[in-house]
Amino acid sequence: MPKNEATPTRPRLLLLDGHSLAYRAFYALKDANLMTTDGQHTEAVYGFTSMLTNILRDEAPTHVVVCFDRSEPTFRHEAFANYKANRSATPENFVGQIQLIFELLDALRIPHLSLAGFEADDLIATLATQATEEGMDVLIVTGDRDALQLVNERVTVLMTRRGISDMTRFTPEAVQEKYGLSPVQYPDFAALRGDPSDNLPSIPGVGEKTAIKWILDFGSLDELVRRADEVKGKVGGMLREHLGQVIHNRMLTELKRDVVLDVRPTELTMGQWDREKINELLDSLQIRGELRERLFKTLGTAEPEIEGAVEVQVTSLAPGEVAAWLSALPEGRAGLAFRGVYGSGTGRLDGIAIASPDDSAAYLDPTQLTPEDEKALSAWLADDTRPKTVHDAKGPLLALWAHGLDLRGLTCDTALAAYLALPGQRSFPLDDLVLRYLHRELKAESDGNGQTSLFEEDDTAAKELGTRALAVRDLAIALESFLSERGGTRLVTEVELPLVRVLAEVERAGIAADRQYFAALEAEFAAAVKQATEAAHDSVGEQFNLGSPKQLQEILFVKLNLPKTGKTKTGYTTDADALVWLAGQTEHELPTIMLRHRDQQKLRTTVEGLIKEIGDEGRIHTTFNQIVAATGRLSSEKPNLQNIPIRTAEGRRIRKGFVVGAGFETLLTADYSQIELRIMADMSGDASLIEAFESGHDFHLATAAKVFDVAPEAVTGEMRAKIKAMNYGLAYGLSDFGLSGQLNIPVAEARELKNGYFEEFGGVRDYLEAIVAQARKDGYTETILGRRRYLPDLTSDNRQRREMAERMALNAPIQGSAADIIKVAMLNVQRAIEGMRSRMLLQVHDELVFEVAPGELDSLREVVVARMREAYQLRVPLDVSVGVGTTWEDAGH
DNA sequence: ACTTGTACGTA
DNA sequence: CGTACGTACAAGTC
Repeated sequence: MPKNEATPTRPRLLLLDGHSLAYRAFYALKDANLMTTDGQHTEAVYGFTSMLTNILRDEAPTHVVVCFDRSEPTFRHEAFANYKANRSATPENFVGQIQLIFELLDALRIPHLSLAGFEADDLIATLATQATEEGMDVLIVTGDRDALQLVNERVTVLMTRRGISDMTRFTPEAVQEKYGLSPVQYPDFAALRGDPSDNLPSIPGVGEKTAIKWILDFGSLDELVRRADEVKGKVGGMLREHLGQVIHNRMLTELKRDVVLDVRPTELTMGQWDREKINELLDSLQIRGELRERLFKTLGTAEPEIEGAVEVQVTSLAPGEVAAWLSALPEGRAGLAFRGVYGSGTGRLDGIAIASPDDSAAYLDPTQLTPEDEKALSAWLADDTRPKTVHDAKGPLLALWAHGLDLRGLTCDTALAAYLALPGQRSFPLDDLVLRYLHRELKAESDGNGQTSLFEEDDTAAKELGTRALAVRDLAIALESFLSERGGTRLVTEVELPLVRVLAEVERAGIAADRQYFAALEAEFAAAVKQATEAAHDSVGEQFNLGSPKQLQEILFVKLNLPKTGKTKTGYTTDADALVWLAGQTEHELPTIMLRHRDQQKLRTTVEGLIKEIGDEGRIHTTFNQIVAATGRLSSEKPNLQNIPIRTAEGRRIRKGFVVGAGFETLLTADYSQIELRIMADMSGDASLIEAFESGHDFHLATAAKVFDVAPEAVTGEMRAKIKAMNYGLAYGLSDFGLSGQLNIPVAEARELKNGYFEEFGGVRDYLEAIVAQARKDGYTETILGRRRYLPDLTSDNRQRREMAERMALNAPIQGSAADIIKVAMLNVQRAIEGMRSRMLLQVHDELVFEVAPGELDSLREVVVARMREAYQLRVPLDVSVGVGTTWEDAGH
């Protein structure tokens, strides 16, 4: 059942007075004495939530904000010393509940607002005024009658009355009916009557009746003041005596409509609410049952109709109709949506929707095409001059290729654009983005009756995909303008977008794997695991699951009563460091056996996982994820080929199973040496560090020579190791504590080392400090290509969170710039090897792996090294080292 | 069938 | 109390 009637409504802004409603809720529920088992009272937050839920449900606003008072004095206090002086102190049980309401609103992604020097009323008055000018309707919810002055044709006030559900709706007519006055006259009336709650004095003998009569008789307070001597009787005398007071009152009741705010009413949209956070919060407040259900039900239905959903016309194209439809397609960018499965370097499609620039959309089944259709579709998709936009195009591109089609002219990928706009987010579902940027709902309306005919099913699929295609088309525009405001346009159009095709080609190629070799290797590791397992069981005289940290803890610390290691959340750690330490502490052989078991088990499962991923043609096709890593790196999954062991000899044996494929000559790896440190040298401009890079010596050795002030020849292995740890630790925000742990030296010595290092490379320290300071100021860090990472926690009150954010701020520009550089290098290399048969197979953050076609080794090596070195101009040269061999291990260096 | 915690591989 | 990832497994939850 379509619930979104085509009611073309204006946007509706809901303005809530947070304190007013919270107090109302608190007093209404005071007798209920709501609190959690640990004594936190919840009357206000419960009642507020309930009121908010009902209002959202009943009013279905498109925009919403909750305004709060501040504790700082306002301009009214300055104008009137006694303003609100008789307000009693905040009730004890109310304390802390406003903070809880803030947390709730954050989880609901409902904006809230307060400003020092102003009351919530003034913010509301300002926003209501601005919103009306923007053509919005406004609904104000408050318990403060001063808000009645804001009522007009576009602005309605919901005034709380009794309890938490009883409210009066004030339109201009309702104000007139209740008070006999127009909203504009209301503050005049309020000034005359006085207001005990605001400590506005009244005139003795003058109550509501007289006040209204005077306003009606004279038309306005101004007029009354001017002709005060016309008022007869005793009250007339009182009026004249209190004229100054009344005028003062009038100044205070006037709400300020021109507060300078840093948001505009149109920006006050509800974000995607966070179900997990809400549940967590309600759990902690021990609020469950009816209210929780009502809240989620309201959220579930309230978010859809943020904007009247457009009725989409999707034409299902029958075989034979495609060519004609495409030829009639107007110029301009089309949105595309695909249905199918993608992965492992290939894919399959069973539905394509194309949204035309003119709001129509068509759906077609790519497996049901006439030869003419096929030809037209193929030509249109591959036409570089027909601009297109897709959400997350890499998968569809692989599927299109598998169908013998291509896709050109991609001018926007909305998933990529969203990734650059919100780099901290880990996934970018189209429906979430559409809601966030277009305020439109994408979810398929389920019709409840499970029975659908085949025809209807088809129809639904067409409509759904067509709707997505249209959404993608519109979302692209919204995201592009969002990004251009933030300087992200070049990064997306010149790097990320063209990289999609490169990654698709890399994934499609895959890397050849030696199945027999892997099988034998796995058997070997498995045998070692078995051996270690038996040794462990014998050693303790008991069977236990070696894979269970919990059971191992029991054995180590209870049964064997070995010394305790560091704590984890749930007990004592049994990680490798701890086992090594234990092995040194005791005579018992178990820790050593466990280490061997862990080691071999890890290798075994790694190999096992790889075998599972070998395709029929003997190659492994990973999937590179371009939109998950917050720093801009790629990630690799199914399988992850970016974490294949290399550090140990046994681990490296796995690399021998990655081999050159049939028809190719060898593998070639090319990697950047110390790219992150070079970026640090460049960004910091530290002369000494730059010099170390230019010295021609091994970098860690050169820096060690400088720190310890000895000749490069005199640097010992220990000195180099210490400085190497420093060098690498720097970009991670390594602490003295961390460094001491890393090098197994006392904290004091680590501090010494660090100080010594910075004595030599002071520019690095200044740079790292400056990054954090700048990020705190801007709210984000930036890489050399302008890739941002937002770090709101830099100003957190929570030390742990703040320091975490500081380390992220330190690392993000460095790691991210390295990611930028290798992405540029990949694009340039790919362009340069277009005419060759050799191909790119993998990216491992600072390394590229290629499969070399016969006779192309020398030219490929030259091209790869040159393009990688030239990818970006730093103050120090980018150094690229190359290795060649028939396996990944042999090609390493 | 799902999430959480622990552990561990890479850059 | 070192950044960025993905995966496996156990154990707890639904």
